[in-house]
Amino acid sequence: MKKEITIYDLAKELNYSPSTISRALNNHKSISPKTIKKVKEQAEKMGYRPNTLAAGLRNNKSNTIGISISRINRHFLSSMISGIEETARKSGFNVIISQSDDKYENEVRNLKALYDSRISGLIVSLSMETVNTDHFKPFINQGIPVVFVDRVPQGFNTYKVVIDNYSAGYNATKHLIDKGCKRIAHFAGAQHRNVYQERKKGYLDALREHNIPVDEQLIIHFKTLSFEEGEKATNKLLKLPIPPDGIFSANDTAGVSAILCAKKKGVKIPEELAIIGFNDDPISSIVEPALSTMSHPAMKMGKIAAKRILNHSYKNHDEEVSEITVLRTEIIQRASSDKK
Amino acid sequence: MKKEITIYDLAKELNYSPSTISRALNNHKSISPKTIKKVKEQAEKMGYRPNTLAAGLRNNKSNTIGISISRINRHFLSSMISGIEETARKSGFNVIISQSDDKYENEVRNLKALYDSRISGLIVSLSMETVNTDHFKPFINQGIPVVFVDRVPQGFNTYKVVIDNYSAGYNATKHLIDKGCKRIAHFAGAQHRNVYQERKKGYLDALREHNIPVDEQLIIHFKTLSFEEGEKATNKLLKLPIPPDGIFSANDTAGVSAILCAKKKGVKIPEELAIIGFNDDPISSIVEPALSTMSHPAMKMGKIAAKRILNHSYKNHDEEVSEITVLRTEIIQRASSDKK
DNA sequence: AATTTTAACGCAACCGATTCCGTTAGAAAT
DNA sequence: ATTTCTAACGGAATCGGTTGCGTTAAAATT
Repeated sequence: MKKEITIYDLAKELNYSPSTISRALNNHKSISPKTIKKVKEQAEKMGYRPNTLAAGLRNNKSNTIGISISRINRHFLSSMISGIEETARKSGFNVIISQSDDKYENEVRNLKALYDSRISGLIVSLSMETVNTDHFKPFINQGIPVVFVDRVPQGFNTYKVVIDNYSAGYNATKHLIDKGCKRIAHFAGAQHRNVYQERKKGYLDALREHNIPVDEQLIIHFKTLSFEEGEKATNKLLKLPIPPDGIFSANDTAGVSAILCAKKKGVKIPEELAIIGFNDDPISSIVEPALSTMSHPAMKMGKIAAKRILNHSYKNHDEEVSEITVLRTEIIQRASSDKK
Repeated sequence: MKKEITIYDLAKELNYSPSTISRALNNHKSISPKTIKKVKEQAEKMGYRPNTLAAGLRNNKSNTIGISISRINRHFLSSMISGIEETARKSGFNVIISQSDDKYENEVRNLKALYDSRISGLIVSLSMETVNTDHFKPFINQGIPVVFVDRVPQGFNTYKVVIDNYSAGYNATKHLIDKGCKRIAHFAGAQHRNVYQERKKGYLDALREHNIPVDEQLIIHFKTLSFEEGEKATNKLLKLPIPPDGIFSANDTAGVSAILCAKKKGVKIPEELAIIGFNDDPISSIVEPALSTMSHPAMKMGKIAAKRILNHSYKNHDEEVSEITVLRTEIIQRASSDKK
């Protein structure tokens, strides 16, 4: 338990005042280059390490980015975090994470804890349950930048980083139509979550524009888009008098389960049933036949989100900022929709 | 930007001293229950939130657990983090993460940053490259608990949470032997990493104990156990004059690539080639035939690691502690090894 | 030469909670 | 009635940087 070196120790050693040491370490312009060099060398020599807590207390911020997501161990989210962490660390920011497990009340609790930790910025992908967004207001009121990623609320004046879910849904459906599908089912997610709502809208419009009647029987509303739900839905669809010849699933997990389930029943994929998913999860390239899907630039979204925070902290602006970044997605065609 | 409420504001409001407020909020024994109640109610009423930075500065610790891992977007690691975060948050601890990308120098840099952040404890799974472990000494010297998980160093006197890799390797290999395999190959990981070294040892001993000659040609040393490496290795093995009839891969990624690669070449799995992997990654249950594997209690390991830190901080002990927790793993048999 | 400017640095008050020492009033003990 | 004890609380220093406001001496300007 050796004692820590502080700027006071450096000051005493070099016959400077603590203020000068502090400024020198921060490359303040009113300190001569010679002095800065001397101070930094001495700091290195004595093994000084800055006390971020003290600085944070004084400045009332912590150079820390808080993250609130549903679960870390989902490929999309862990990739996003990976992107956040990478760019944050380059600027000397720490990243602290919290999981809501898709529960609203957990999200509220976690945000409170993050708020208490004086995070410099917040990156959020909403829990599945969240409808009310009052718990974000304290951050806004304090001028702490909030970036919503992927699952964003409606009408909240902050940064947002998203993909064009509508177009993606439209294109995924159109892809199946182009492949000759006439009866296309949709695995829809919770409709109060923008991403699933928009994907569904894209699906519906694609059908309409190609003069394919919308059959409500073919639209299955999921709660969590899990594997188990996917199996049930697939079974239900296959039992229909006229089963579908295509499925657009709002995520890959359910899409993969559809492939496995249909195969088990002897349904030929893609000939009798073409399937396309969403997210480009690792499992989608492993399943057989491989699942066509929509790319989802998770890591890139994380990097952009982090940059918004860093930029905001750097510029130290007070005005409310509303900036929406929309990223491109592409169809990744694999065997599950490769017919004709 | 409304002003923050501090304990001084509460003190003024209630005609107490800040000391009393502080003690009341922390349930100090020398404060009467009535006062505690009054203080807490007023705190709630005025929207007081504790300033963790100030407390951290005073106590020289942050109630934060630091994590150093290779990459977040790997299923095993994100599950582990998930476990850490869950138990840490229950005790009011934050979790900050850093990724080394399996590079030694990144690990060193990240640890320095974590050290500067005054983390209360550190949880580490070593990077693939790390051999020298001097960068952990500052933590030990400062009495900051360090918990190594999964990829642990040798001979470091701290907490460790691991599985019995030797037995797991032994059992995986024995499983193939029991299934009738006579020529079993091994996809081995970097041998300076305990986990891979021990799995290989288990493999070797299993062969010896069952009087199967060890053929060095069948032991492929990987650098990162990636999909691409797996393909190469599989191709190499299949070109052998007498190809193997079993593969024990030290991870699932390489194991899955072996399945796909062998299938492409018309090799029948498991009849002609039985395969078992390691980790129980999601892809292993999706691939066809599904990959047998060894379970790896990632989330549980994370929870235990976090508990070690919490316990340590709580008890505030000074003596060095060395405590090794070894968790059980089990064979998960799937189609890739289900012959006879 | 007198005045203004500027570069380089010091002083001291913060930031908000914690904690070592008290202090005080009332209860308990003698 | 006097002393001892204890419960309940207050004072003030402390943690380590940061920063607005000086100050000083040298350089630049007139």
